[in-house]
Amino acid sequence: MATDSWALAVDEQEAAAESLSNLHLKEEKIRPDANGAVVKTNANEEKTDEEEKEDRAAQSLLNKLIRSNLVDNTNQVEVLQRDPNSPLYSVKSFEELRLKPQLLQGVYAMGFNRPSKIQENALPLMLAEPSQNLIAQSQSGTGKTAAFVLAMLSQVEPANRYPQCLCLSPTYELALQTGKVIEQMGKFYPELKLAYAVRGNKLERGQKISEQIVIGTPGTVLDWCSKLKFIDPKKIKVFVLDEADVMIATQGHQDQSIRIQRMLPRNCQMLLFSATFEDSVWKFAQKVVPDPNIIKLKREEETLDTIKQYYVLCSNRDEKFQALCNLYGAITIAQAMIFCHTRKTASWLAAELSKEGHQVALLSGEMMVEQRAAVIERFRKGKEKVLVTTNVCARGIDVEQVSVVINFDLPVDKDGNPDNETYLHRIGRTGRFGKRGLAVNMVDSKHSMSILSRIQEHFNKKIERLDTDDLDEIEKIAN
DNA sequence: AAAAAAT
Repeated sequence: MATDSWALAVDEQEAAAESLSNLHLKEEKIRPDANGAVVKTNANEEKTDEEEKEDRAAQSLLNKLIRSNLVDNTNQVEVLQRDPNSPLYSVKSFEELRLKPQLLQGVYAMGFNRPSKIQENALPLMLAEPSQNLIAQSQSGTGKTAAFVLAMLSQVEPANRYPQCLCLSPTYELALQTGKVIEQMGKFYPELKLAYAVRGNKLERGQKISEQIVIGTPGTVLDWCSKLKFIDPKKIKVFVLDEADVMIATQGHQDQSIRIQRMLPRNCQMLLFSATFEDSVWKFAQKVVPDPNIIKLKREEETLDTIKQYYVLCSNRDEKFQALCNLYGAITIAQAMIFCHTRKTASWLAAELSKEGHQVALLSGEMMVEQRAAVIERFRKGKEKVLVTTNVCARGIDVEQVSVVINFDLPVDKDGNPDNETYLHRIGRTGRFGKRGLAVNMVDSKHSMSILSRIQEHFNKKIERLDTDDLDEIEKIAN
């Protein structure tokens, strides 16, 4: 599909998407050989250096976005079927799914050879006829995004020029990231288009959306479905909630998500995906999703094993800042994310670090969407090594080179209690794909020390003290 | 407290 036919939020994405789509301007034939390995052949073998360079650039951007081809047989999968009498069904290859050829082509073009563990189990359930609902929990980096994107693409009828699949993301940045995966995997459908229902993407009044798939954030999607009537919700066949626990938690986007859900037809397929589901949210999920199939992939301990966790003891915010400055040299060996509790602290911290001569980027919800898109793009490309941010980037954002996460403020909920889910999501920005990661928690009071202890108890994992005056130790950790 | 909104 042509890049310019997509409804994109801002020019920044257009440029990025264009560099991705250049990858496949040439006709490509993809087929598995006798051993199941994928063989790619270009119809036109001749490529200029310039094209090769573009290919490599696009591929590396892609690799940063998508790494779900992880096959890890140590994972324990728990499957609970809606109909316990139907046979338990899982696939070991994408061929077994009988996907449309254009879709299979898209899957292989992304470099996926075999389904990941979650995909093996979730795909047959999601593709079964008549359609069934699914609640799936599995760790970041295990292929959730590709799984539900595949489910949407296999149900869509490109000939019908109206939205049929709807996907909700909790933040603007995540919607863009997931959108790129949809574009990539669906690129061999010539007629297929994707619309971004995100802040700042304004359309003319009174028109209807012709794009077959819509990805967006809850506020805009709700407007498009109800007040503005850009989308006819009654025609939606597949409804996906990414990071589903925040989307339906009282403290998250519950109101809007549920209002959208109520507009959908009774037989609409509902797919809920997240890495974490806190108990009460899990119960609520099963209440709002009729007759759900359930898949859980246990991997929590493993993730925490690949991430070294430390804390730095300080007595106030300025000491935290000093400690952070001591760490700066070590954390910039690769890329780092620094999380603050409020937008105000984040912008203060970014400014202070800049004054000290450290280059940092700032990303928070108070910035304009164009600016946010530009910053996340620079961070993805590695042009920015350190990102100071809020919980807006706690979930889903996938940048491969991030090896350090710093909690300048520990994650707490509105009552000031430890927010274990957010903690796991934040430190999960590093140590992805089985890589080693480092998490440093800044403690500045008795109160925050007690929050850290409770987080430590919850995960039953020792968080060791780190002395930032001891540079040898810092060097040791960073390497 | 953050995020999400064409209010």
